[in-house]
Order: sequence, then structure tokens, then C-alpha cells
Amino acid sequence: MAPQNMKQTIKSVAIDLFSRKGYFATSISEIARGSGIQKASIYYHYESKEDLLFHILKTTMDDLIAYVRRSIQDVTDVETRMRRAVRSHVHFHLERQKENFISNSELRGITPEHYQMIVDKRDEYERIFQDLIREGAEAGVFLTKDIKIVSYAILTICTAGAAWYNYQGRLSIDRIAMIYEDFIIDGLKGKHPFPPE
Amino acid sequence: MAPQNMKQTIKSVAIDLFSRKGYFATSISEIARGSGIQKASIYYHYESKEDLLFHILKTTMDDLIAYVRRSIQDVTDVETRMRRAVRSHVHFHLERQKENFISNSELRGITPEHYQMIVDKRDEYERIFQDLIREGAEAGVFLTKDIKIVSYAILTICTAGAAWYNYQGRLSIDRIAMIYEDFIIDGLKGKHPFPPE
DNA sequence: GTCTATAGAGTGATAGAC
DNA sequence: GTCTATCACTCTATAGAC
Repeated sequence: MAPQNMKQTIKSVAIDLFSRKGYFATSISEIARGSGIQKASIYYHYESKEDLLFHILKTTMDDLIAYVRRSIQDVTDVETRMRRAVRSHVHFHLERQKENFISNSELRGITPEHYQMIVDKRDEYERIFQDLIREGAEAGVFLTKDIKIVSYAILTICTAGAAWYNYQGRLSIDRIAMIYEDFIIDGLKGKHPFPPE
Repeated sequence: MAPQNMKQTIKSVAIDLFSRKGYFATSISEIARGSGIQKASIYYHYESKEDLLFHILKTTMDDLIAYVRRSIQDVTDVETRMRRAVRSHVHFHLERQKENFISNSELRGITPEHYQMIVDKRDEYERIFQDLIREGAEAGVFLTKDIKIVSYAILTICTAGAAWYNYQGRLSIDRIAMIYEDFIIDGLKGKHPFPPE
């Protein structure tokens, strides 16, 4: 284990423990044991336990935003852009399930300043989908009443769905992403506005 | 505060703290402070912190199962039974949001024996919906490929949806439940089997 | 049924040697 | 960059008075 990689090793051990046991139930000693070093050595790489959690949350959000942005950047047709966005959201959540689970459950462990930074990133992420919905509605391709509610619906349905589909383990990631693509687009184009009157 | 109610007081203070801060981040001292007693007095009412968490999880699951069962017991038509089940699921999750949040996030805090008991109850609950799906499919009213996947989809979509709908706070509980009823029934009766081939 | 006092263990974090 | 040793603190839980 080369010195340059220890920071990464600690992070991935922490991701595993935080996702399995939770942030508060995981001790620095356990992370050290899993990384093959003494607990004092953790503090050479990270300022504190909270700092380690924040780094995990921050890089996960940054990677998610970059991943979804990249997937739609060269596409102009709004339906295709939404399909790509949904597909990459589902892919990311299935491929990096542990980090995403932590991102959705351990926000209470960070300082108010760090919390605000993560919430800002989450808002930025949601805006990608809200812009797509607005774009599609203005072009007359999508039918929707409330852009915020629809964006929350899309994201939570995809996130939750990604979890239980994977749990069943019968379908490939591509297959799952495709099912959601069709499901969301059907909903957005269907003759019932959402939410209904 | 009468003696007979202290056990309940402690429980509801714990529900509030566990849902806001998480189980491991909440200390017995905080629960005592919120209940207006000293921390040692908690142990007269509950054996341990874990015992308190388990009581919360157990009563929530028992109440949920009884509530949904009661809502369908006098109805024979399978579509109406499913509508009633979805409606009561959404109602329960919105009316007792804190307890349900704990039930979905703090299962890692209990002992293996207690964990098994809760999981058994959750399986029992899911079976209510799986039986309804099977019943409807056999009667030719619903179209479905995989009963387990469909039941997970219904329950997670309703649970997640209940959370963000309430967060928006623009719609009444009845309105939300109705929207989900229609949404689920449309999905179950629609011409596309789920999951698609 | 609630109190004060404390045991006993573990925690996050730091100091300083190597 | 990692170590040993330890500080200062908090935690869950118990003992025993009232």
C-alpha cells in the first residue's frame, strides 16, 4: 500500500463502514483497523471524522453532477436529453450505491457550513432536471403542472427504484435504466398533467 | 405528568430525537432532559436504549399492519381492496412520519434477534400487497409479471412520494392518497406488464 | 418512580518519538 | 507517514438512597 494511496484507502474503508453501520456507529478505530494503520494516523490524512464524511459527500455530489452534465451536453433534442439524464442518474446510483446511500442518510453528521455546501450542490443537481422539464414543457413536448414536484418525483422514484431493482438482482443496470427512461418519458408526455387537478 | 404516562412520554421524546438526529447521535441524557427526568430514571421504564428503539419499531409495524388490514377486511372487490390498501399506507406514512422514518433508517441499531422480528413483520406487511396483486392477476384484473418487484415498487413509490409531497405541503393527505391510488391502479391495469420483457 | 453518584468502557483527537 | 501513549470527554448502564 503506497503512501499516496492511503488517503484513498481510508476513504473507501470509511464508505464501506458508513454505509453498513452508519456514520455515528462507526469509530475511527474501526476505520483504522480496516485500513491497516493506527487510529492516530488517520489524522494525518483527514482533519477529523466529520472532515472524512464531508469529503465523501462532496466528491459523490461533484461526480454525480459532472456525470449527468456530461451525458447531456452534446444532445439538443429535449426528450433525448431527459432520457440521457435519467439513464445516467440510475447508472450512477447503481454503480456507486454505498456512497449514494450515505449521501441520502448521513447528512445529519456534518457541520452546518458543510451541510449548506452539500444542500447547494443537491439544489444544483435538481436544477438540471428542473431545467429539462421546463425546456420540454415550453417546447410543448412535456405536459406538467409543477416543475418542482415533478423533478422530486423523478429523482426519488429513480433512486428508490435503483435500490430495490438491484436488491432483486435479476436485471442488468442497462435494463433498469431503460425501464425508467420509458416510464418517466411516458409520464411526462402522457395526457394527464402531474400533479392532477 | 402522571406516572403511567412517563413511559409514553419517553417514547414520544425518543421518536422526535431519533427522527431528527438519528439513533446513535441521540443520548439517553437528551431523552431524559426532553422528558423532564434524570437519565437513570429512563431505565425504570426501558431495559436499555436498544429496548426503547425496538419498542418504537415494533409498535409502528404492528400498528401499520393492523391499520392496513382493517381498511380492506370488509371489501371483496380486488381493485377496491388495492385502492384501500394504498390509501391507508399513504395515510399512515403521512400521519406518523417520524416513526416511519425511524423504521426505514434505524434498523441497524437493533440486536440481531430484534432485527429478525422486525424483518418478519415487514415481510408480513409486504405479503398483504403481494396477495392483493396475485388475487388481482388471477382474476384477470391486474397485469403483472413479477409480484415481488411490483409490490416493492408500489410500497417504495408510495413511501418516498408521501415524504416529498408532504414536504411541499401543498396538497392534503386525502388528495395525495387519491393521486397514488389512481397511479398504482392505472399501472396495475395498464396494457404494459411490469417489469416489461 | 425518581433521585444522586459513579462505574467501566469507549470515543475523537493530540503530542511527540521515530 | 506512521507509531505509542495519553488526554479529556461522553456514553450506557447500575447501585442504592429516598
